[in-house]
Amino acid sequence: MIPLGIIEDQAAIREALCEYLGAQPEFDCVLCAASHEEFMAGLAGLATPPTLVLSDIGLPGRSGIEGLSVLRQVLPEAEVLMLSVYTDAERVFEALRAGAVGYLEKTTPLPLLKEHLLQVAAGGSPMSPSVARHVTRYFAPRPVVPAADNLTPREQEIVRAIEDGLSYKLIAERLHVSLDTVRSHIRQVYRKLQVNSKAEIMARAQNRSRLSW
Amino acid sequence: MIPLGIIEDQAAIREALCEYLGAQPEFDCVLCAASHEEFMAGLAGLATPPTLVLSDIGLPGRSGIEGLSVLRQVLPEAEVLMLSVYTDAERVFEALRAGAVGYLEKTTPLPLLKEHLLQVAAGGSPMSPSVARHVTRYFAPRPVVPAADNLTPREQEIVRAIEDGLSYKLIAERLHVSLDTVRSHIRQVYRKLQVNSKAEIMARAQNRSRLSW
DNA sequence: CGCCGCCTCACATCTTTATGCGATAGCGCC
DNA sequence: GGCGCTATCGCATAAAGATGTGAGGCGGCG
Repeated sequence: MIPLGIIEDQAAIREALCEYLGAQPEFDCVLCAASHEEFMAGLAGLATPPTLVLSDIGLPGRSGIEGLSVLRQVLPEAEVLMLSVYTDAERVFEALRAGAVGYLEKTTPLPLLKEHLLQVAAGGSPMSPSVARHVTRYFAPRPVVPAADNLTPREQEIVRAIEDGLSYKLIAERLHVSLDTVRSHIRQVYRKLQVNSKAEIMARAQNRSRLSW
Repeated sequence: MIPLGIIEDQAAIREALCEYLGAQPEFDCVLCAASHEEFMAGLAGLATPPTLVLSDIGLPGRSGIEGLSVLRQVLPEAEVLMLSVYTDAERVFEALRAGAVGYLEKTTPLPLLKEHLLQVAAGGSPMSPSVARHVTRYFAPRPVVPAADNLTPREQEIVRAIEDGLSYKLIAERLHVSLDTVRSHIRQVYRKLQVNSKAEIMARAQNRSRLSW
């Protein structure tokens, strides 16, 4: 029986979740809270802390995402599934970066939600399709970003790989080309961007991200 | 009615897919091929090219992933859903980078597969939970215990300098110490942070800033 | 005092990056 | 068809970075 925690501010929804999931033989609903603060406080008195947490995102006080970071330090072994009415890319990525293992729309019917929770316990990462779309777009080759300096598509891929911290060898593997080809592209990129080391490229990314993200 | 393409080498499976999906009122199965080469060839004679493609990954000849890149150049507006028995991270990410909008296990039952295809058409990105787990791990903050920086003050200065994109030589100048001293500190930092290149340090900084800024 | 952590420096060696000079092939364009 | 741009790959050299081994000085602490 999986010890389950629930964080949801709307009483009606919280109780519905708690009641339905708690009634399932697979789950033991050990802690239901209306906010992260309440949840953290409640953790103290528990014999068996939850290993699976279902959390809303739009919460009063500490948001679900901020709370998630904190929660993962206190309960590193717990897996957190986010639930939200919002499916904008911003929130999805923030949740994933904060360590959520899944992200579902709030409209998910209860029996399906139960299925998803079980999938999490089984090592899965359920995501609503519309949420997952943000993710696929993130990985997809940039659909001709016009603003990006005057780098060719290939050169942009190279830059992204550098920003990911990869070595030439790994970049070559990722792009399925030879080491010399990678060198060649990088030389070109350095000329265009007026830099002369991977480090400068990465420092650039650093500054950009502070401005835009 | 959505024009659908299918690429699958195993005849039995291909026919099952073709038959089942073709019989659905939502789809018009316009092209079924056993390989990407065959598929590309077949495209030429079509009045309405598919806008939705279901493709296997383990194909003879050009693999599903290589083929995907090519396909997306010929049919940029088509969305491709990958189907595979393999769910290793390597393949999943390659598929996503090549532009797949979704990735399903081959064991997905036909009616569910149909649902997933409709979700793609509706702008979703269905992923099997075990596939999605790779994705969430990709975004998640470095493994739960990334050695809580027990860096000495001097080591932290070194890290900051690295994050600024400086070379060893410049770091040595900034801190008024010898090159070898810088090396020495960096070696120590690498041990403590479990990394082994400047690039990884910088990628770390990158992730941190996304969370906090 | 002796041990330990921190900072410093040195030398050696191997790998990775940076950079120059080519070369071939495909594609769009006039 | 020639021209420019892109992408690919090769070779070579020099600089920078990664990694091992070792070692002296300094300050705190049991």
